[in-house]
Amino acid sequence: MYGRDLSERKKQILKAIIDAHIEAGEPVGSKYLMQSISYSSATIRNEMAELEDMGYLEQPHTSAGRIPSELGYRFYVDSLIQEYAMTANDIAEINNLMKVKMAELDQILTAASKVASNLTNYTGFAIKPKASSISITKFETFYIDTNNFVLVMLLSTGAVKTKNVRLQEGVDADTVARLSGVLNLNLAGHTADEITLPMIMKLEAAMGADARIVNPIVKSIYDVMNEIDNGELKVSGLGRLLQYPEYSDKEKFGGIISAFEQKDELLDLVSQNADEELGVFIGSESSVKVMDQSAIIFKPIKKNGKTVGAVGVIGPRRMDYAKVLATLESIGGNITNIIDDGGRSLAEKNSDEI
Amino acid sequence: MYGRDLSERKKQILKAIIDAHIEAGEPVGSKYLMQSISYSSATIRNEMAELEDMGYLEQPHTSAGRIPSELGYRFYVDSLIQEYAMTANDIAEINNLMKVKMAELDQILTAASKVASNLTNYTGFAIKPKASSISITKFETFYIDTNNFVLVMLLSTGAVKTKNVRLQEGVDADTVARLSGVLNLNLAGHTADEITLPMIMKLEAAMGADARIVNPIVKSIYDVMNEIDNGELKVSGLGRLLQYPEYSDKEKFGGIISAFEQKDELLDLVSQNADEELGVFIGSESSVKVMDQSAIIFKPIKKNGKTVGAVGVIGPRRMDYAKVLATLESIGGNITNIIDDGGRSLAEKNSDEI
DNA sequence: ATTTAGCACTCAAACGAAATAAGTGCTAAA
DNA sequence: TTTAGCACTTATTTCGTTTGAGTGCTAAAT
Repeated sequence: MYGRDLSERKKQILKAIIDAHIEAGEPVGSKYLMQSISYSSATIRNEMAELEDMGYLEQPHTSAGRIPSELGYRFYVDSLIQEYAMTANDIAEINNLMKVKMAELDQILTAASKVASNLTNYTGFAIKPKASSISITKFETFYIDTNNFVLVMLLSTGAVKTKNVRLQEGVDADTVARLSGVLNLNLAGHTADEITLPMIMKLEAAMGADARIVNPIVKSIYDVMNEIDNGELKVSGLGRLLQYPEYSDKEKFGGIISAFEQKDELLDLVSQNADEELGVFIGSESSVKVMDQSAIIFKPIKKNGKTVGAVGVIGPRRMDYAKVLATLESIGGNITNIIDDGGRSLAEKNSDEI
Repeated sequence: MYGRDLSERKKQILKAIIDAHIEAGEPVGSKYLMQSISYSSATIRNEMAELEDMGYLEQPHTSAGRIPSELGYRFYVDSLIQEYAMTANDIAEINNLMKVKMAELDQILTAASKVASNLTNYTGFAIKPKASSISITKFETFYIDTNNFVLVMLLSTGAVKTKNVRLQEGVDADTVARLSGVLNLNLAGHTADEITLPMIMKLEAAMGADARIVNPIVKSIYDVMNEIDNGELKVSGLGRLLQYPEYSDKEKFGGIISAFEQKDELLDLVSQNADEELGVFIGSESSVKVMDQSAIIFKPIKKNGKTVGAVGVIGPRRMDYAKVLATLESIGGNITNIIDDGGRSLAEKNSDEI
């Protein structure tokens, strides 16, 4: 593996270069490094030349200083970071911002993306990943009038989804009520893939004279599952990126914006890495083409051990990794505590409880 | 009123200038205008000087051409536009894009904002305005287990909202079922303002031994109403603005982004003008500070005569008003047809119907 | 064998003068 | 009233020059 071939001094210099570059955003030269490294500029230059040969550094042009390469950042993230000690202030801010009422996962995630953005000063995002094996645990119907009712579905993730159903031929409240029983009996616990034609036939048989309402309902159920499969993406603090010179190029920034608007690539990236403890993608490591000058870091959120979302940050490659990692770690832990069914002690402080 | 004091020739020149400026985004000079105006450049210059005196034109610097002032655009919008004839292509595209399944207003609006952006090539947005007089028409409860139930609320707007309620002390299914009856009896049809302490006492009395669950439920109801009051904003095609040179300035674009992220100002603007047939705000006409170089155009969406949302477009002041107005008019009409209860013929084609 | 001082070299960025070009206002003739 | 013509203004472009940060390499010092 990389990294093992580096002398202590090289590591020290590499770290100093990356720190300085994260701070200032500009190539860093040997002279500047003499502040923190007690060797002459010439010695440092020699080391830098070697680090460049080894692939840890890059030179934008011959008379500029060096900037870390992707490999350099990777090494930095993997081995140079000491667990970032969050300041009391930061912790206070997290607790403060997270106190917002969090009834539903959606809202939690949205809030979390804001917190992440505020604390790190990069762009924050929250994701509900594509998840294809969701089933509906329980059905309930909700009669409105003879032409309308609402289908309420409790998902295996714990979320509740509703769907308005409008009928052209009227039904009565009884039929609607009966429907929920039939649905629970036949469809509860199954994923979309598992719903087969024979099952639908059985539903129709069970509804007897009212069989005609079965078809559109099955369609509604498919819709709900589809919607969930498609994932969701919330972005906060998009504008923050503008403060970093690497995004002053119109093309670059436009690319980022449309990546957020398309959202598929990002969703895929997270979905594919939903089981990692933490996702860190620097430059072209991520599959998102337009992000080759950016870094994406995210922390999956688990509920009872199952990944139900992720909170992350997007910023320039020269991101303050230590800070971001620690922040996401903390936010993620907080959320997991809140939503985990075991997490009563925290959840009790929230509003929807007695 | 402005505009009455303009000779036909002045109008012609003013319109030509605005058209050219919308097209190219640059100041337009007298020489260029000779293409479309059959007078000499000198004559045109004289007219331009007068139009500038009258406030319809501006000059970025003394040796540049003229650009339309806010007043100029305003005049253009109010009186120079002939009803924009949409091309067959455009109409086809609208129909095509709108065919997406539209179960709920939220989804309709999101889709509409995309369509608006695609068709006009500016940034599109959709809004559910702040609306403080919403009441809950009907309550239903949905028992999950002894510690959890879901409160389903049918709003006066026709939307359905759900809220998870978690109880520390268990209740049984009966109590939960009884609760919905009590809520319907006492709270249905009232707005948040109208819910008074005596009413809450009455609820508690009606629940007898289970009075302790009333309080958090009332709180949940407030939450729902609040959420609605706060409005919602969806933005599409944000990146499109980058193609217009007036947004290449970082500050400008950053301002727009944060206006979208704050969203209050925009929501207020729409809410305050929800009853207009069409909102057109050019530059500083809008109350949104950061938009003083932009134009905001939106069309309120009405359901049974009541405004339930709006679809609009944001772009540079030199926006192609004719096209945008026609596009929004058409999209708005379409949506109103779909969601209006009278609009069965269209709605029938949609999925949630038999 | 390392480290360092010194120096020639490179190249992006900053600077500045000059050229360019677009457009104007005004005057005087048509 | 319109237009041709011209002197004038000013942002933008161009291009050569300077500047300065930073390098690589060599030779001396440790």
